[in-house]
Amino acid sequence: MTVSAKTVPPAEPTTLHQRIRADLEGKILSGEWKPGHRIPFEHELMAQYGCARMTVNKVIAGLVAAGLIERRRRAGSFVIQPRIQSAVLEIPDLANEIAARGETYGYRLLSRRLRVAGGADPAESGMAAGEGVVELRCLHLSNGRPFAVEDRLIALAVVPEAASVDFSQTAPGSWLLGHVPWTAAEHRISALAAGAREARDLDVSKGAPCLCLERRTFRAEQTITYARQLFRGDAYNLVAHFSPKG
Amino acid sequence: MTVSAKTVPPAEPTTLHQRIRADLEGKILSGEWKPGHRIPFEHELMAQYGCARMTVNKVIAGLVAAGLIERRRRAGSFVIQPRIQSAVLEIPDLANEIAARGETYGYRLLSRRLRVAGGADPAESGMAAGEGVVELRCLHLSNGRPFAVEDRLIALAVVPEAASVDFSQTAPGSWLLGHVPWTAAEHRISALAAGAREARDLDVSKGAPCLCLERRTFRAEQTITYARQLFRGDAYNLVAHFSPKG
DNA sequence: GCCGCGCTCATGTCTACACATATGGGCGAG
DNA sequence: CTCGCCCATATGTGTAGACATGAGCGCGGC
Repeated sequence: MTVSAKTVPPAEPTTLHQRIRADLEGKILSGEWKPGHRIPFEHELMAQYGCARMTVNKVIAGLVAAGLIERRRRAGSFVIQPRIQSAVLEIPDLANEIAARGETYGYRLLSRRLRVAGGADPAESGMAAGEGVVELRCLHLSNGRPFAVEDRLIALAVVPEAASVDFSQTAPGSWLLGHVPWTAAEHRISALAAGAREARDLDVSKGAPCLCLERRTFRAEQTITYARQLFRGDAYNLVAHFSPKG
Repeated sequence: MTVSAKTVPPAEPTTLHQRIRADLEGKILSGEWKPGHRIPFEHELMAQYGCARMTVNKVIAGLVAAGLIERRRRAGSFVIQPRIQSAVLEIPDLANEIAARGETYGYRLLSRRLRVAGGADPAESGMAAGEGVVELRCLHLSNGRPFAVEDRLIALAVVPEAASVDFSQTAPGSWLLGHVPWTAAEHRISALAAGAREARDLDVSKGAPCLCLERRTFRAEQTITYARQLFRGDAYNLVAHFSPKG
């Protein structure tokens, strides 16, 4: 009997609730509805799904709680700018952090190369051998004194524009934050002793303790960038606030 | 029109919603309702607050979403066991982390004192001078070798049970995670050189780089505990994964 | 004594309605 | 033409009732 095939596609015991929520969430997370987009009014969704307003309201309230949507009376409901605060560490923008401490931020590009990723790169960089990358080495200064040295790789396959950007004025972190949407990130934090070159760059003695922050940033399984930032141990702390609820 | 006087004394711009939620949350976070406690049935709350069941339902649904409550059909709604967090993301449980790396975890209590907080404590500990605390110093071992030394203060005003717990077998972090619900935390991560005592405890040479993790954990404005964990720089990394969505 | 059917009750989901509230924009008065 | 009032509108909140679902428990049959 072929009819049996048609009787039950509801392999999904999903409630109306969950279907609406999944639909909206999908539209937002897939980027179909970009930040700032006004989602349909409650009564439109209510007509579209043939349900009561309360049901739609509950769904949207959930999305607000999840931080995906912002509601403005009379105006409608809008997709919110993705907020990162959820986990341990947001992606820090060094310039902002320094400014927030009342110090003056400085930046200097030490070197910039286009090359292909290869054996010399750490495995954690996530770059496939042979992949085209921009390699940057730069220095972050606070009140004119170096406090961090950064080595960075940017995958050209994911961010081709990076090849034509001059990073002599703009720190790569700030540029990427503003130009490339990301979906996931991974931090690795460790402490190590400054090597000869790092000691020279950071103006500390060789062997001085440094905070090392390695970060990989992803967009949908692809590695966008790998950064290794080495901070003077005596000049920088990472601070993270968080709560289970937000 | 006298009727206007009767409508609402709007001294409180709080909605019924928020009042109920605040009540329940308060009972849970204050510890009045301990983990496992069955909260009143929806129809009881509905009678108690003189509102519709839907209103109570919405509140409880919110608490479920916040991870404070678990609901079981027919049985009722229960205060949930404070979640032992996904280790890397939020508050790490060292024993789990070590086990996840396939190494054997060991723990040793170095000292334990009941005393009052005082001037010698770092200001960041958040403990008020004169407040009763448990002071612990302990060692975390991986494969028999020390990799972290921990100094901890636990506020007896918030966690009186801690006075009678013998921490010689259980690490205070694990015990607290399982027994005390928390609402917020703050991490401060830095790199510093091992001092004489730390070098001895960690079996490294004096001046070796160490990763220092200071953590304050709060329950509703009160500091529950302050911990300072010093890791061997050559043996431990903090890793954090995160994404905008969770 | 043991198994299973069915009752009961608490939660899960949804509807239809009602009134409150804030605000953008239109309209009228000056 | 400009300013200010008012109203339409979209969300915010709450009510009263309905049916669905699933798990505990007792009763009755074997």
